[in-house]
Amino acid sequence: MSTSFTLDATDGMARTGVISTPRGDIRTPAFMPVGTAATVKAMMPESVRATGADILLGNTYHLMLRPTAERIDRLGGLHKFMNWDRPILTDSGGFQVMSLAALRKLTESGVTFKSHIDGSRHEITPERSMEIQRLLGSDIVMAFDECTPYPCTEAQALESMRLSMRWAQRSRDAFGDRPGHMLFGIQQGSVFADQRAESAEALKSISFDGYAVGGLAVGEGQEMMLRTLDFATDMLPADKPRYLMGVGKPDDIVGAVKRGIDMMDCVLPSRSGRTAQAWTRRGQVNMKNARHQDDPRPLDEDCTCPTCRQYSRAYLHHVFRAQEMISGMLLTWHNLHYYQELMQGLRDAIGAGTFEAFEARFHALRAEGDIAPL
RNA sequence: GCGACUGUAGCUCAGCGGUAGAGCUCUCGGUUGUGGUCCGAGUGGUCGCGGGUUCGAGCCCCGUCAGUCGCC
Repeated sequence: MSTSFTLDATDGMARTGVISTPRGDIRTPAFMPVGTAATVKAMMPESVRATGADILLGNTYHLMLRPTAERIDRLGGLHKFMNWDRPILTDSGGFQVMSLAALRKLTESGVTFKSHIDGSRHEITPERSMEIQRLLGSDIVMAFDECTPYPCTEAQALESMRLSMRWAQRSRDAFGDRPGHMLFGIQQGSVFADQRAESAEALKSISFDGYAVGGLAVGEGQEMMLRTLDFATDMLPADKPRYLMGVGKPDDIVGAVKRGIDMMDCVLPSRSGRTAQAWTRRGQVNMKNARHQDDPRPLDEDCTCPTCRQYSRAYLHHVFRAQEMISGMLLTWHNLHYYQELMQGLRDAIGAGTFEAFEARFHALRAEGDIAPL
């Protein structure tokens, strides 16, 4: 069985379609909840599915260190291990090495580093990253890259991008021919148009099953990110999925989809769910704020998630203050539900050719802000 | 009844001659290819009470009240 990407409709630059895989379809634009350590924190897999997620993201870096890719392979692969039988996309490990590990050393060959867990030494090369992601059983494998930091000079960005392109070729070579599995290349080049173009050309000449925009949402701010997407997205092949890595807030997502992005992932809804930050159609709400302590109303009266149907703001406030585990469970569920509802709204609007109206409503409701205190 | 020790922010404590600090709490803000994290800002004290010494006292002296422990 093989994979395919079909575009069903476009509206301006925005697109909607389906990525078909042996493990099921992925409706695009898609938001992928992040399940770093073989779990979407605070959520049961069936609950993640119930929010509307078609695909999860898992992390090479974390899983190679614990419990190790070889152990997951012996136990039947990541899907069986974590009880998620739908598609999984795995990050290549490059970003986490740079953001989490100590004593990193980057060479032409790859990256050596010390584990943030026990200090043990490890190396990831493009070849090793492909092997790990194969052992995990990943459906969508990401090429090994270096996420260029921001800010950086043009010269640094260029050097970093070209290294990632050489690694992209090695990733392609090491990945081989694996029917039913996809390999995505990652465009770099920071915020520089000429570098983004050179990177896109390099990736296209190698040929991938999908193309990611990397190196954004790393501190440049939303305006700069969207300005970069204005030119970067269109450089990537129109007939393949385009994945914006690590994004983002709801308004980032709307802005990215508007510019032709098909897939995104972000820790925000799940991490926020554990830190009392709620995301709703009306914006961001901090459930720890004292104004909720006597409020019997749901977080969002129009939301159909189990949290909003069954629990009050006062209860959410209380369990966060008391640091009860159910706090993260309830709010993560709501946040993921909201994100998936947003994606469905985007897909429907693009399909109906009403993206602009959807976007206007989206911003108008957020501008109103959260419901007034009691 | 006697002795020792202790009384400083809501809590736990530091400061021991130059007109008060920390952590937590509390009130908020932040978190974008995840370490249930971390970062940032703010509110908050007649230093148990009353005298005294000193230019100046949480800090030294006297008294007093309260608590803890020990002894009778």
